[in-house]
Amino acid sequence: MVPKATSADPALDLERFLPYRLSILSNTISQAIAGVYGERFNLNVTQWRVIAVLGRYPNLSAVDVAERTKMDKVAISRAVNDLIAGGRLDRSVDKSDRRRSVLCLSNHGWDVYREIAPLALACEARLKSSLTASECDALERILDKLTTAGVALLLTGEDLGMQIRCPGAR
Amino acid sequence: MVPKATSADPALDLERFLPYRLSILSNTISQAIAGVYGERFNLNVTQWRVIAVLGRYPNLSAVDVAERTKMDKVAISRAVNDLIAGGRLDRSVDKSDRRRSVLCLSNHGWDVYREIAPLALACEARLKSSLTASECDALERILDKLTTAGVALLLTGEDLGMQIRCPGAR
DNA sequence: GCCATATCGTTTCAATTGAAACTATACTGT
DNA sequence: ACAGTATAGTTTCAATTGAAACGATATGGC
Repeated sequence: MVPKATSADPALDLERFLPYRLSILSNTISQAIAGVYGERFNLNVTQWRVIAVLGRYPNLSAVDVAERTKMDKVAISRAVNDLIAGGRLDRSVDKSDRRRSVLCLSNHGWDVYREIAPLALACEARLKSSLTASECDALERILDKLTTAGVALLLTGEDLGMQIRCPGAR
Repeated sequence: MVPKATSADPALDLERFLPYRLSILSNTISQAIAGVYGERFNLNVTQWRVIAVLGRYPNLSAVDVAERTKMDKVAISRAVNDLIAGGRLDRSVDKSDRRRSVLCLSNHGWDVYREIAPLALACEARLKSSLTASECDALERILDKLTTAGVALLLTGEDLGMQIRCPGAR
Protein backbone atom coordinates (compact mmCIF):
# COMPACT_ATOMS: atom_id res chain seq x y z
CA MET A 1 0.00 0.00 0.00
CA VAL A 2 2.20 2.72 -1.22
CA PRO A 3 4.79 3.19 1.46
CA LYS A 4 6.03 6.71 1.55
CA ALA A 5 9.77 6.70 1.88
CA THR A 6 10.80 3.31 2.91
CA SER A 7 14.27 3.71 4.28
CA ALA A 8 15.97 6.21 6.49
CA ASP A 9 16.73 8.79 3.81
CA PRO A 10 15.40 12.33 3.86
CA ALA A 11 13.20 11.34 0.92
CA LEU A 12 14.46 11.78 -2.59
CA ASP A 13 11.49 13.35 -4.25
CA LEU A 14 12.20 13.81 -7.93
CA GLU A 15 9.92 16.79 -8.34
CA ARG A 16 11.78 18.68 -5.62
CA PHE A 17 15.22 17.48 -6.62
CA LEU A 18 17.30 20.40 -7.81
CA PRO A 19 19.14 18.74 -10.72
CA TYR A 20 15.89 17.33 -12.00
CA ARG A 21 14.03 20.62 -11.74
CA LEU A 22 16.82 22.38 -13.58
CA SER A 23 16.62 19.81 -16.32
CA ILE A 24 12.87 20.23 -16.70
CA LEU A 25 13.15 24.00 -16.67
CA SER A 26 15.95 24.07 -19.20
CA ASN A 27 14.18 21.68 -21.55
CA THR A 28 10.92 23.58 -21.33
CA ILE A 29 12.57 26.88 -22.13
CA SER A 30 14.73 25.47 -24.91
CA GLN A 31 11.70 23.91 -26.50
CA ALA A 32 9.75 27.13 -26.23
CA ILE A 33 12.49 29.16 -27.84
CA ALA A 34 13.13 26.55 -30.50
CA GLY A 35 9.44 26.84 -31.32
CA VAL A 36 9.89 30.55 -31.88
CA TYR A 37 12.70 30.31 -34.41
CA GLY A 38 12.69 26.67 -35.46
CA GLU A 39 9.66 26.68 -37.70
CA ARG A 40 10.11 30.12 -39.07
CA PHE A 41 13.78 29.92 -39.96
CA ASN A 42 14.31 26.20 -40.14
CA LEU A 43 17.13 26.23 -37.65
CA ASN A 44 18.00 23.69 -35.02
CA VAL A 45 19.47 24.59 -31.67
CA THR A 46 23.07 24.08 -32.73
CA GLN A 47 22.68 26.13 -35.87
CA TRP A 48 21.04 28.94 -33.98
CA ARG A 49 23.81 28.97 -31.42
CA VAL A 50 26.43 29.14 -34.13
CA ILE A 51 24.66 32.12 -35.65
CA ALA A 52 24.28 33.75 -32.25
CA VAL A 53 27.93 33.45 -31.34
CA LEU A 54 29.14 34.54 -34.77
CA GLY A 55 26.80 37.48 -34.68
CA ARG A 56 28.42 38.57 -31.47
CA TYR A 57 31.98 37.48 -32.19
CA PRO A 58 32.61 37.27 -35.93
CA ASN A 59 35.56 35.53 -37.58
CA LEU A 60 35.88 32.64 -35.18
CA SER A 61 37.10 29.22 -36.22
CA ALA A 62 34.91 26.15 -35.81
CA VAL A 63 36.80 25.13 -32.69
CA ASP A 64 36.41 28.62 -31.26
CA VAL A 65 32.68 28.31 -31.81
CA ALA A 66 32.63 24.89 -30.18
CA GLU A 67 34.42 26.24 -27.13
CA ARG A 68 32.22 29.28 -26.83
CA THR A 69 29.01 27.32 -27.20
CA LYS A 70 30.32 24.38 -25.17
CA MET A 71 29.04 22.07 -27.88
CA ASP A 72 30.64 19.10 -29.58
CA LYS A 73 32.96 19.89 -32.47
CA VAL A 74 31.30 17.26 -34.64
CA ALA A 75 27.96 18.94 -34.05
CA ILE A 76 29.49 22.31 -34.87
CA SER A 77 31.07 20.93 -38.03
CA ARG A 78 27.73 19.68 -39.26
CA ALA A 79 25.86 22.83 -38.28
CA VAL A 80 28.44 24.98 -40.00
CA ASN A 81 28.23 22.95 -43.19
CA ASP A 82 24.46 23.13 -43.19
CA LEU A 83 24.54 26.86 -42.59
CA ILE A 84 27.02 27.36 -45.42
CA ALA A 85 24.85 25.22 -47.68
CA GLY A 86 21.93 27.45 -46.71
CA GLY A 87 23.89 30.57 -47.58
CA ARG A 88 23.89 31.85 -44.04
CA LEU A 89 27.60 31.53 -43.34
CA ASP A 90 30.80 32.28 -45.22
CA ARG A 91 33.94 30.29 -44.66
CA SER A 92 37.46 31.20 -45.59
CA VAL A 93 40.82 29.71 -44.71
CA ASP A 94 43.05 31.32 -42.13
CA LYS A 95 46.08 32.63 -44.02
CA SER A 96 48.47 31.95 -41.20
CA ASP A 97 47.14 28.51 -40.31
CA ARG A 98 45.56 26.66 -43.17
CA ARG A 99 43.95 24.08 -40.90
CA ARG A 100 41.73 26.76 -39.46
CA SER A 101 38.65 28.11 -41.11
CA VAL A 102 37.41 31.60 -40.48
CA LEU A 103 33.66 31.81 -40.15
CA CYS A 104 31.37 34.76 -40.37
CA LEU A 105 27.76 35.43 -41.15
CA SER A 106 26.82 36.13 -44.73
CA ASN A 107 24.45 38.98 -45.49
CA HIS A 108 21.64 36.49 -45.33
CA GLY A 109 22.99 35.19 -42.03
CA TRP A 110 23.03 38.70 -40.63
CA ASP A 111 19.42 39.12 -41.67
CA VAL A 112 18.54 35.99 -39.73
CA TYR A 113 20.56 37.11 -36.75
CA ARG A 114 18.99 40.53 -36.67
CA GLU A 115 15.56 39.00 -36.85
CA ILE A 116 16.00 36.28 -34.25
CA ALA A 117 18.15 38.03 -31.67
CA PRO A 118 15.35 40.38 -30.58
CA LEU A 119 12.96 37.44 -30.40
CA ALA A 120 15.36 35.53 -28.21
CA LEU A 121 15.84 38.53 -25.98
CA ALA A 122 12.09 38.99 -25.83
CA CYS A 123 11.75 35.40 -24.61
CA GLU A 124 14.34 36.01 -21.97
CA ALA A 125 12.66 39.23 -20.95
CA ARG A 126 9.33 37.52 -20.65
CA LEU A 127 10.80 34.85 -18.44
CA LYS A 128 12.53 37.40 -16.28
CA SER A 129 9.38 39.46 -16.06
CA SER A 130 7.95 36.74 -13.84
CA LEU A 131 10.63 37.59 -11.29
CA THR A 132 11.08 40.59 -9.07
CA ALA A 133 14.11 42.75 -9.62
CA SER A 134 15.88 41.33 -6.61
CA GLU A 135 15.07 37.77 -7.64
CA CYS A 136 16.56 38.61 -11.01
CA ASP A 137 19.75 39.79 -9.37
CA ALA A 138 19.82 36.75 -7.13
CA LEU A 139 19.38 34.50 -10.12
CA GLU A 140 22.51 35.85 -11.76
CA ARG A 141 24.56 35.19 -8.65
CA ILE A 142 22.99 31.78 -8.08
CA LEU A 143 23.61 30.61 -11.62
CA ASP A 144 27.24 31.60 -11.42
CA LYS A 145 27.70 29.86 -8.10
CA LEU A 146 25.86 26.71 -9.10
CA THR A 147 27.74 26.47 -12.36
CA THR A 148 31.03 26.71 -10.54
CA ALA A 149 29.90 24.14 -7.99
CA GLY A 150 28.60 21.92 -10.79
CA VAL A 151 31.91 21.97 -12.61
CA ALA A 152 33.68 21.13 -9.36
CA LEU A 153 31.29 18.27 -8.81
CA LEU A 154 31.97 17.04 -12.31
CA LEU A 155 35.68 16.97 -11.64
CA THR A 156 35.78 15.64 -8.11
CA GLY A 157 32.37 14.07 -7.78
CA GLU A 158 33.46 10.51 -8.36
CA ASP A 159 34.60 10.23 -4.79
CA LEU A 160 31.45 11.70 -3.35
CA GLY A 161 30.31 8.32 -2.20
CA MET A 162 33.43 7.47 -0.31
CA GLN A 163 33.64 10.85 1.32
CA ILE A 164 30.08 11.47 2.20
CA ARG A 165 28.67 8.08 2.85
CA CYS A 166 29.28 4.82 4.57
CA PRO A 167 32.56 5.06 6.43
CA GLY A 168 32.71 1.32 6.76
CA ALA A 169 31.44 0.30 3.36
CA ARG A 170 33.18 -0.21 0.06
CA MET B 1 35.22 45.34 -38.83
CA VAL B 2 34.05 43.17 -35.95
CA PRO B 3 30.92 45.12 -35.11
CA LYS B 4 29.88 44.77 -31.55
CA ALA B 5 26.15 44.46 -31.82
CA THR B 6 25.16 45.51 -35.23
CA SER B 7 21.56 46.49 -34.93
CA ALA B 8 19.50 48.14 -32.28
CA ASP B 9 19.45 45.16 -29.96
CA PRO B 10 20.81 45.23 -26.44
CA ALA B 11 23.40 42.64 -27.50
CA LEU B 12 22.56 38.98 -27.40
CA ASP B 13 25.54 37.55 -25.61
CA LEU B 14 25.22 33.81 -25.41
CA GLU B 15 27.20 33.46 -22.20
CA ARG B 16 24.86 35.84 -20.42
CA PHE B 17 21.69 34.56 -22.07
CA LEU B 18 19.47 32.96 -19.44
CA PRO B 19 18.17 29.99 -21.45
CA TYR B 20 21.67 29.16 -22.56
CA ARG B 21 23.12 29.41 -19.07
CA LEU B 22 20.41 27.17 -17.73
CA SER B 23 21.18 24.63 -20.40
CA ILE B 24 24.89 24.63 -19.56
CA LEU B 25 24.20 24.39 -15.86
CA SER B 26 21.71 21.58 -16.24
CA ASN B 27 23.99 19.59 -18.53
CA THR B 28 26.97 20.04 -16.26
CA ILE B 29 25.08 18.86 -13.21
CA SER B 30 23.41 15.95 -14.99
CA GLN B 31 26.76 14.79 -16.28
CA ALA B 32 28.31 15.09 -12.85
CA ILE B 33 25.57 13.07 -11.21
CA ALA B 34 25.54 10.51 -13.99
CA GLY B 35 29.24 10.09 -13.34
CA VAL B 36 28.50 9.31 -9.73
CA TYR B 37 26.01 6.51 -10.34
CA GLY B 38 26.56 5.63 -13.98
CA GLU B 39 29.84 3.83 -13.66
CA ARG B 40 29.14 2.22 -10.36
CA PHE B 41 25.67 0.91 -11.08
CA ASN B 42 25.57 0.85 -14.84
CA LEU B 43 22.47 3.00 -15.05
CA ASN B 44 21.59 5.66 -17.55
CA VAL B 45 19.63 8.78 -16.69
CA THR B 46 16.28 7.34 -17.67
CA GLN B 47 16.79 4.15 -15.72
CA TRP B 48 17.88 6.05 -12.65
CA ARG B 49 14.84 8.28 -12.83
CA VAL B 50 12.55 5.28 -13.11
CA ILE B 51 14.13 3.80 -10.02
CA ALA B 52 13.93 7.11 -8.20
CA VAL B 53 10.25 7.63 -8.89
CA LEU B 54 9.34 4.02 -8.12
CA GLY B 55 11.30 4.20 -4.91
CA ARG B 56 9.22 7.14 -3.87
CA TYR B 57 5.91 6.08 -5.41
CA PRO B 58 5.74 2.31 -5.87
CA ASN B 59 3.22 0.47 -8.01
CA LEU B 60 2.93 2.97 -10.81
CA SER B 61 2.24 2.01 -14.41
CA ALA B 62 4.71 2.85 -17.16
CA VAL B 63 2.58 5.79 -18.25
CA ASP B 64 2.42 7.05 -14.67
CA VAL B 65 6.20 6.94 -14.55
CA ALA B 66 6.45 8.76 -17.86
CA GLU B 67 4.18 11.51 -16.59
CA ARG B 68 5.97 11.88 -13.29
CA THR B 69 9.41 11.97 -14.88
CA LYS B 70 8.22 14.04 -17.85
CA MET B 71 10.03 11.62 -20.11
CA ASP B 72 8.97 9.93 -23.31
CA LYS B 73 6.94 6.77 -22.93
CA VAL B 74 9.11 4.95 -25.45
CA ALA B 75 12.17 5.79 -23.38
CA ILE B 76 10.39 4.61 -20.26
CA SER B 77 9.33 1.39 -21.95
CA ARG B 78 12.91 0.62 -22.87
CA ALA B 79 14.32 1.60 -19.50
CA VAL B 80 11.72 -0.52 -17.74
CA ASN B 81 12.53 -3.54 -19.87
CA ASP B 82 16.24 -3.12 -19.25
CA LEU B 83 15.67 -2.77 -15.53
CA ILE B 84 13.50 -5.88 -15.46
CA ALA B 85 16.15 -7.74 -17.43
CA GLY B 86 18.66 -6.60 -14.83
CA GLY B 87 16.48 -7.86 -12.03
CA ARG B 88 15.92 -4.43 -10.57
CA LEU B 89 12.22 -4.13 -11.28
CA ASP B 90 9.19 -6.39 -11.03
CA ARG B 91 6.25 -6.07 -13.35
CA SER B 92 2.77 -7.44 -12.91
CA VAL B 93 -0.45 -6.84 -14.75
CA ASP B 94 -3.15 -4.64 -13.32
CA LYS B 95 -6.07 -6.94 -12.48
CA SER B 96 -8.69 -4.36 -13.28
CA ASP B 97 -7.08 -3.10 -16.49
CA ARG B 98 -4.97 -5.64 -18.26
CA ARG B 99 -3.38 -3.05 -20.53
CA ARG B 100 -1.65 -1.53 -17.54
CA SER B 101 1.43 -2.94 -15.92
CA VAL B 102 2.18 -2.40 -12.27
CA LEU B 103 5.82 -1.66 -11.60
CA CYS B 104 7.77 -1.79 -8.42
CA LEU B 105 11.35 -2.19 -7.35
CA SER B 106 12.61 -5.71 -6.72
CA ASN B 107 14.72 -6.37 -3.65
CA HIS B 108 17.75 -5.75 -5.77
CA GLY B 109 16.17 -2.55 -7.07
CA TRP B 110 15.58 -1.38 -3.53
CA ASP B 111 19.22 -2.02 -2.74
CA VAL B 112 20.21 0.18 -5.64
CA TYR B 113 17.74 2.86 -4.64
CA ARG B 114 18.90 2.90 -1.05
CA GLU B 115 22.47 3.19 -2.17
CA ILE B 116 22.04 5.87 -4.80
CA ALA B 117 19.42 8.10 -3.22
CA PRO B 118 21.81 9.34 -0.53
CA LEU B 119 24.46 9.95 -3.17
CA ALA B 120 22.04 12.00 -5.23
CA LEU B 121 21.01 13.96 -2.19
CA ALA B 122 24.65 14.49 -1.31
CA CYS B 123 25.26 15.93 -4.77
CA GLU B 124 22.34 18.25 -4.33
CA ALA B 125 23.55 19.24 -0.88
CA ARG B 126 26.99 20.00 -2.19
CA LEU B 127 25.58 22.20 -4.92
CA LYS B 128 23.37 24.01 -2.47
CA SER B 129 26.24 24.44 -0.07
CA SER B 130 27.69 26.95 -2.50
CA LEU B 131 24.67 29.16 -1.83
CA THR B 132 23.68 31.14 1.20
CA ALA B 133 20.51 30.13 2.99
CA SER B 134 18.59 33.03 1.54
CA GLU B 135 19.86 32.30 -1.95
CA CYS B 136 18.69 28.76 -1.44
CA ASP B 137 15.23 29.97 -0.55
CA ALA B 138 15.22 32.38 -3.45
CA LEU B 139 16.22 29.58 -5.80
CA GLU B 140 13.15 27.55 -4.88
CA ARG B 141 10.87 30.46 -5.62
CA ILE B 142 12.70 31.40 -8.78
CA LEU B 143 12.62 27.89 -10.19
CA ASP B 144 8.90 27.65 -9.61
CA LYS B 145 8.25 31.00 -11.22
CA LEU B 146 10.52 30.39 -14.18
CA THR B 147 9.05 26.95 -14.80
CA THR B 148 5.57 28.39 -14.82
CA ALA B 149 6.67 31.20 -17.12
CA GLY B 150 8.51 28.72 -19.32
CA VAL B 151 5.43 26.55 -19.73
CA ALA B 152 3.41 29.63 -20.58
CA LEU B 153 6.01 30.62 -23.14
CA LEU B 154 5.87 27.16 -24.61
CA LEU B 155 2.12 27.41 -25.07
CA THR B 156 1.68 31.02 -26.09
CA GLY B 157 5.19 32.12 -26.94
CA GLU B 158 4.93 31.68 -30.64
CA ASP B 159 3.26 35.05 -30.99
CA LEU B 160 6.11 36.83 -29.33
CA GLY B 161 7.21 38.49 -32.50
CA MET B 162 4.25 37.64 -34.61
CA GLN B 163 1.89 34.76 -34.93
CA ILE B 164 2.80 31.16 -35.35
CA ARG B 165 0.32 28.44 -34.75
CA CYS B 166 0.05 25.06 -33.20
CA PRO B 167 0.42 24.26 -29.57
CA GLY B 168 1.36 20.62 -29.47
CA ALA B 169 1.91 19.98 -33.13
CA ARG B 170 5.06 18.28 -34.32
C1' DG C 1 -24.07 -7.27 -27.60
C1' DC C 2 -21.69 -4.24 -31.08
C1' DC C 3 -19.20 -0.57 -32.93
C1' DA C 4 -16.36 3.50 -32.51
C1' DT C 5 -12.98 5.58 -30.03
C1' DA C 6 -9.35 5.94 -26.49
C1' DT C 7 -5.45 4.19 -23.85
C1' DC C 8 -1.28 1.11 -22.61
C1' DG C 9 2.83 -0.44 -23.91
C1' DT C 10 5.86 -2.20 -27.76
C1' DT C 11 7.92 -2.24 -32.27
C1' DT C 12 9.60 -0.06 -36.38
C1' DC C 13 12.15 3.02 -38.82
C1' DA C 14 14.45 7.04 -39.95
C1' DA C 15 17.00 10.84 -38.03
C1' DT C 16 20.35 12.44 -34.61
C1' DT C 17 24.26 11.80 -31.90
C1' DG C 18 29.16 11.33 -30.48
C1' DA C 19 33.52 8.50 -30.01
C1' DA C 20 37.07 7.14 -32.65
C1' DA C 21 39.49 7.09 -36.87
C1' DC C 22 41.10 9.85 -40.37
C1' DT C 23 43.26 13.75 -43.49
C1' DA C 24 45.64 17.71 -43.60
C1' DT C 25 48.33 21.13 -41.60
C1' DA C 26 51.30 23.10 -37.94
C1' DC C 27 54.69 23.06 -34.35
C1' DT C 28 58.86 21.32 -31.62
C1' DG C 29 63.24 19.52 -30.78
C1' DT C 30 67.30 17.69 -32.66
C1' DA D 1 65.49 18.70 -42.78
C1' DC D 2 63.30 15.29 -40.38
C1' DA D 3 60.63 12.69 -36.96
C1' DG D 4 57.42 12.96 -33.60
C1' DT D 5 53.64 15.15 -31.67
C1' DA D 6 49.65 18.31 -31.62
C1' DT D 7 45.63 20.58 -33.58
C1' DA D 8 41.57 21.68 -37.11
C1' DG D 9 37.94 19.82 -39.12
C1' DT D 10 35.53 15.75 -41.46
C1' DT D 11 33.95 11.09 -41.98
C1' DT D 12 32.54 6.68 -40.26
C1' DC D 13 29.94 3.80 -37.66
C1' DA D 14 27.35 2.14 -33.98
C1' DA D 15 24.25 3.53 -30.37
C1' DT D 16 20.39 6.50 -29.00
C1' DT D 17 16.31 8.81 -29.92
C1' DG D 18 11.34 9.70 -30.83
C1' DA D 19 7.30 9.90 -34.15
C1' DA D 20 4.26 6.99 -36.05
C1' DA D 21 2.24 2.54 -36.61
C1' DC D 22 0.83 -1.27 -34.17
C1' DG D 23 -1.65 -5.09 -31.20
C1' DA D 24 -4.10 -5.57 -27.20
C1' DT D 25 -7.39 -4.10 -23.98
C1' DA D 26 -10.88 -0.85 -22.20
C1' DT D 27 -14.82 2.35 -22.32
C1' DG D 28 -18.94 4.80 -23.89
C1' DG D 29 -23.00 5.17 -26.87
C1' DC D 30 -26.55 2.80 -28.96
